[in-house]
Amino acid sequence: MLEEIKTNYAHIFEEELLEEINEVGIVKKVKSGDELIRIGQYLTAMPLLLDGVIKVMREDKEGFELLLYFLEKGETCAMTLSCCTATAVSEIRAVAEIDSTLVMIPIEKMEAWISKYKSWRNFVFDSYHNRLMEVLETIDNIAFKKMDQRLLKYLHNKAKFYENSEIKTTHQEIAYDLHTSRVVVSRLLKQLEKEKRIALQRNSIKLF
Amino acid sequence: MLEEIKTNYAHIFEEELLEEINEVGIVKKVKSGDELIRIGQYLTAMPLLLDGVIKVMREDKEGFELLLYFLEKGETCAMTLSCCTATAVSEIRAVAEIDSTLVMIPIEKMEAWISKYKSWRNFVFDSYHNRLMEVLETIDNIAFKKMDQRLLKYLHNKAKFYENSEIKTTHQEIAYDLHTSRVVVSRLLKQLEKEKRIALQRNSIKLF
DNA sequence: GCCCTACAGTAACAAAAGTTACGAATTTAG
DNA sequence: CTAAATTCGTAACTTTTGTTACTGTAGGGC
Repeated sequence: MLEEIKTNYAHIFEEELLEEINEVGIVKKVKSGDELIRIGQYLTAMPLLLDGVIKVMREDKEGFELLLYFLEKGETCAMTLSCCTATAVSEIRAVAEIDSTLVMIPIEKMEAWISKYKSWRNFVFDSYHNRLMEVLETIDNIAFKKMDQRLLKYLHNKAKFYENSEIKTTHQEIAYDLHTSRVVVSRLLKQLEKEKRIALQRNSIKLF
Repeated sequence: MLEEIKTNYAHIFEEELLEEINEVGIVKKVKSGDELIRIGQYLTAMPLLLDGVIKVMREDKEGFELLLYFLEKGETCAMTLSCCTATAVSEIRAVAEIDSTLVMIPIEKMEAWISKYKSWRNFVFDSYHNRLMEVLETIDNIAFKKMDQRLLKYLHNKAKFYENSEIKTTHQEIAYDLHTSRVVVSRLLKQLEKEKRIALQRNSIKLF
């Protein structure tokens, strides 16, 4: 069996289910920036994240983006789950934030396991719960907070994936994620720097 | 058996499940404005809406509100579901928009039925899906749209619950739901009236 | 070296939204 | 009927966010 399946899921799934995952799951390795799910796409498999980080976002017709949340190892995308069971098209876009490894589970299995394994059922419901909570937090951010607070929160959130809280990104990238303009991001970052909360370098932001 | 359970749920649940709902469910009648769920509350039962409309909203620490969506008859609150299964406290507030009737299902039953009835399982998953989609639409609105568009959409959404597309409400109420100020709502409504899209009267707005 | 591109800083301005203040109209309570 | 409260309109102003435009600078490829 794949070592990565065990280390990430052995504490929640029973041996038999782990075996099944190992059997039917198709391991997929993606590079940073690879697109995993497009909006409007029909989904036939559900991803379990073994390693890496996946960025999940919303897009409107004009192509504007908004970051919804990041998926980390041991998690799955409840949006995908939701679209699978309802045989609806995907409403989100998923892109690998860093190099990542996934196991793809065919829908039929996913549904069969819900009756068969209590641990799987719990996992599925927990995923729904966690994702709903994340989406609610996203709503809180855009509805109740101003751009400077959203920006700072975004940076702290993102810092977890980098060494030394040193985020490798560009102002334009941040602007896309928060759905604002590059100039606004630069302006607010400069302000945060003045307040000694961050340090700016080219292509990198250091958090204090 | 209660006639209302049958008319709303007979097409999706089998006879046996309907009987069980009738047996264990506690019917609850609420008046317009009654609070059904508070933020931070532990939930021990899940509501099936038989009649009426329930307003589901988010609140931040300072007491600011934001409308998430309306529940109509034949629907359930996936947020509550989610909090039930995860034994977490509620993250939302629910208030009766108009006089409504609900059946409260104890959590134990809700979980048992997931293994027992395929139709129930589908209902639960569909509810999750629908709620996720609604929340995504809410995100679209606040992230991608300006206040005037949000306002118009809100009015059209709300008009469904009223005769003649004549909405009985105050500007202040709208402001709470959209998390903005009364003055902004008045200003934009006046503008919409000039554009002949609505007509304003005291305590009421008529849509064209 | 040089050219090109991506990235960041900044100014000046525009638009959207939020705030304060006040008055008028209407409804409600006593 | 009168006083108080609610609702709405509007003006004047501030803050926040978005837009356009132009600069300099760093780094890669030749």
